[in-house]
Amino acid sequence: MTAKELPKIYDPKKVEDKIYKIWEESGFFNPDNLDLPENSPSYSIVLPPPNVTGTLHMGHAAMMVYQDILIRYKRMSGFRTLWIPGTDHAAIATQTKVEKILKEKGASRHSLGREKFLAEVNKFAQDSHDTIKNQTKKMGSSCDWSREAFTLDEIRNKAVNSVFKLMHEDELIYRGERVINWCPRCHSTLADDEVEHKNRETQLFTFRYWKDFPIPISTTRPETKLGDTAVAVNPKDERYKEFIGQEFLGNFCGIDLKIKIIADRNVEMDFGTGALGVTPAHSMIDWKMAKDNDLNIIKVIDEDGKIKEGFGEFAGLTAFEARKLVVEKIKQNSLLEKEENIQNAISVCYRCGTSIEPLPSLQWFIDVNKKTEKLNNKSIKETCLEAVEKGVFDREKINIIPQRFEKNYFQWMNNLEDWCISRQIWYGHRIPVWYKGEEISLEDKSNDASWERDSDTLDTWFSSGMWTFSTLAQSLDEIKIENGKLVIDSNDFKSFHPTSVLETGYDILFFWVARMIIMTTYAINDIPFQDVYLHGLVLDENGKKMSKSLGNVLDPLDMIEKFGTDAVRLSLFIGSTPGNDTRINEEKIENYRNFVNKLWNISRFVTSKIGDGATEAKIEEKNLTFADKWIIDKIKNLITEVTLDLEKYNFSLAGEKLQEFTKNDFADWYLEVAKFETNTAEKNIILGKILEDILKLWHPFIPFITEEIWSNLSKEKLLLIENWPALENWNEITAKDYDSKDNVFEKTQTIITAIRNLRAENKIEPTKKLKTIIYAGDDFEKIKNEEILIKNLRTGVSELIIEKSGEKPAEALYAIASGVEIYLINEIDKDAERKRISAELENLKKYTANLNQRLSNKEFTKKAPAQIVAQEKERLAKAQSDILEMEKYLEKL
RNA sequence: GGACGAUUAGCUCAGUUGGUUAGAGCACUUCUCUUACAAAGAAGGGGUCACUGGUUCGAGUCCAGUAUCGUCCACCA
Repeated sequence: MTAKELPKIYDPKKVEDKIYKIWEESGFFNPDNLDLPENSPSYSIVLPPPNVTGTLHMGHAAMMVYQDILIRYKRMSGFRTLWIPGTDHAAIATQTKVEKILKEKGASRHSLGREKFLAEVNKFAQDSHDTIKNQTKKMGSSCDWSREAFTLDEIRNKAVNSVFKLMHEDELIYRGERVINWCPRCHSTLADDEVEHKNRETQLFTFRYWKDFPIPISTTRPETKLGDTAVAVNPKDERYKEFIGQEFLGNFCGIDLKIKIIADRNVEMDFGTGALGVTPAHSMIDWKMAKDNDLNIIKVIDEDGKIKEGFGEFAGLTAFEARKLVVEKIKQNSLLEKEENIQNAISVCYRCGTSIEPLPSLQWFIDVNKKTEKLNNKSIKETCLEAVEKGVFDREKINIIPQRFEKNYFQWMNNLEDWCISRQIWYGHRIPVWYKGEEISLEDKSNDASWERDSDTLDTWFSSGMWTFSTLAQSLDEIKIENGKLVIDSNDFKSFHPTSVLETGYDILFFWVARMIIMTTYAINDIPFQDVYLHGLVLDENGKKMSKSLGNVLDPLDMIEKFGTDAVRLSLFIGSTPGNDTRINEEKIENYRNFVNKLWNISRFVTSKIGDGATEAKIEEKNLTFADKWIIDKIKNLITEVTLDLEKYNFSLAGEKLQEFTKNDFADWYLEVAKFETNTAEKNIILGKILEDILKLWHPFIPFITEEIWSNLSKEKLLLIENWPALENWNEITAKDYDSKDNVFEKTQTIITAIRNLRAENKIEPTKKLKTIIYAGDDFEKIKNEEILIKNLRTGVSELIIEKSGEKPAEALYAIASGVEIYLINEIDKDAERKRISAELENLKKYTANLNQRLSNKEFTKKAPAQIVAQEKERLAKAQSDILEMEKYLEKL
């Protein structure tokens, strides 16, 4: 196809779906179909599975871009490259969402029953999954759909059940009673990090349990005081020292209490009265104090957030109602000493925002401190710390990028407590434990009616923690337990585990990344991934988190519709650095759309110029012009830099360098030169080769347009599987010595000499750097008359000399490219000129003073690298001669 | 209370082991319909690199402290 047939404006809508279909049908997203030598290295990424709760947002889009860049780059570099897509059932999130929908229809999960409700959820999840899959494709993600996985499908379920069983056998999983975070709305436990803290104003009440009780206490939750069994004070507190160890009996609001005075370092003397009423059943730290001091544990509030039976008139009231009543009673009995408003951080459910209620409850836990043979007699915690610190199981340490997050990881892991893995919701992996009276079975008793299965499900992170290896099994029988160990018996597992890199947002470092390290090191005695690349969050233009309630959400699909996927991709990774948040707005995307279009037009121009078959000829080095050699040097440099940047995860830098080359070096300079220079066979080859190379280099970043242009070049192979550009391709051309030997350069020397002569005659001003000089030759008269026009030709020309001698205007460009200073002949406004020159002279003098000072410093000449010293000397000499010239010029003025 | 980050042009941000007189995009000013591209091109203005010290021949870059903003963790009875 020739350039004329191609539209001036690139239309992504006509191209993207078509191209994605071609890729998919080619089968090359699947590494099995890549034509590679036996021993090719593998490269693998698992897609952090998006929740099946709806649609993708910009954060997802960003994540897919980074991963697709890596995957496409590695695929082109000859790796056996696998990117596994999937979705996460996101237990609580999904169930909450469906319950909300049901509520609008006047139903609830309880009215439907477990089976029907799960059918509803599954239907919702399926719809959501389809949307997500479609959106992922729209982003251009080159993942292998034949290996798609779901955290709740049959295969993953088998992996989950197997690991649960193994952990139970190793006594790493236990069932126990502990105060857990209970969400009365979701009716489920929450892990510690699923609880959010929000500052709210609450009332703090100070009172005594009864009249002659010696110590007043302060609390924001008077209703829980019905279950108090102790009062804790700081052991250093002089006020209460005498009471420590004593026990008091009395009646509080109609309830008999036995209160022991205990000492605990965690009690702050300055807060309230410095004495804390200990309610072991409804507070985490109180629970710990109770364990330490062997206190009774009295449960006051039930799972519905209501006061339990046995608390007189309070029974059946909600916690809030009970609080009002208790306060009323305290006032009636004139026990209240103080009532004040304080800012208090309360715990709320990260899903629904309901205040969480700490409750003692029978739950399943993973013991993170118990040493186990499977981990070489280390605990889960120790192994996970080592994995990132120095490496485990003969693997190098896991690298977290940016590295500063390693510190966060250690801090979190060091403080890790036993992980509560059971959830009282229905949607999820049901706990594989059966009960019959006191008996417990880990064997499947589904067919035996005398056994009853645990009604709870597993924390969603239990299954997503196994994501890197559970996705590498493609059938149930590839998951086995052999000699008490989990084995994934598949070729995929052998080739692709551990995965090369985990790319995700820093916000789920603890939720997910840490959980993956926990589950993988235990289950298969290996690390899940070698590198972790953490990207920042995508924020709106004001630096706020995008959220539906704020109405500041940019929908990736809308943006794709408007500007094309490639533009959206560019806007997401250029200008953002690892671990740092990035802002995005429509204008930014529009800007990159313009760049994408530029690339389109570059290719139109090049293809029209080189025509067909031109690239077959051989390059004769002696025929190369200065510009040719210059651009070859640039592209070689570019290939090296971009490759290095990609290896170092410097996506943004790579993108910027590519943009710089494409726009400034290639389009604005070389193509402009090419317009003037004769069309040699060499020039056509170079134009063609450079176009090909930049298409390849750009492909991982903007796959659609590059593939489309590639197809217009009538290539046999898809760009998708082309070889990454290598320097060797350019080795036949050595461009290094172009500035001294080349005959074109000699010509420019002549020009310079001529200019120097003119300068000596004071016909030109000596300071202003000119952008070009045009030797018009026979066209002199014509061009002279059209000076304005020429100035604005896209040649970088703003000021110019027009001389009759010389041959081709293009020589001017050689001069510029070789860094020659060229000067302007002009009628000069002497006053203005004097002013300007004086100012410049002053600047230059400052500069030389600066240099002089540095050079006269003995320490500098002694200690600075010789190279730097020489460089500075050179600069000084040049500056000095410039000053002399300028002074002379000023005099003459 | 603990940890981490940010502070560079009007705005959004780069600046990789310390080394020219600190960069880009957008915005702004001026010019140009020009045979790849007006979704374009050319030229130009604009910065005490938050502040204070220190290390160094040399600091936007390294160290210490201060201020402001932000994020996370823990606690808040």
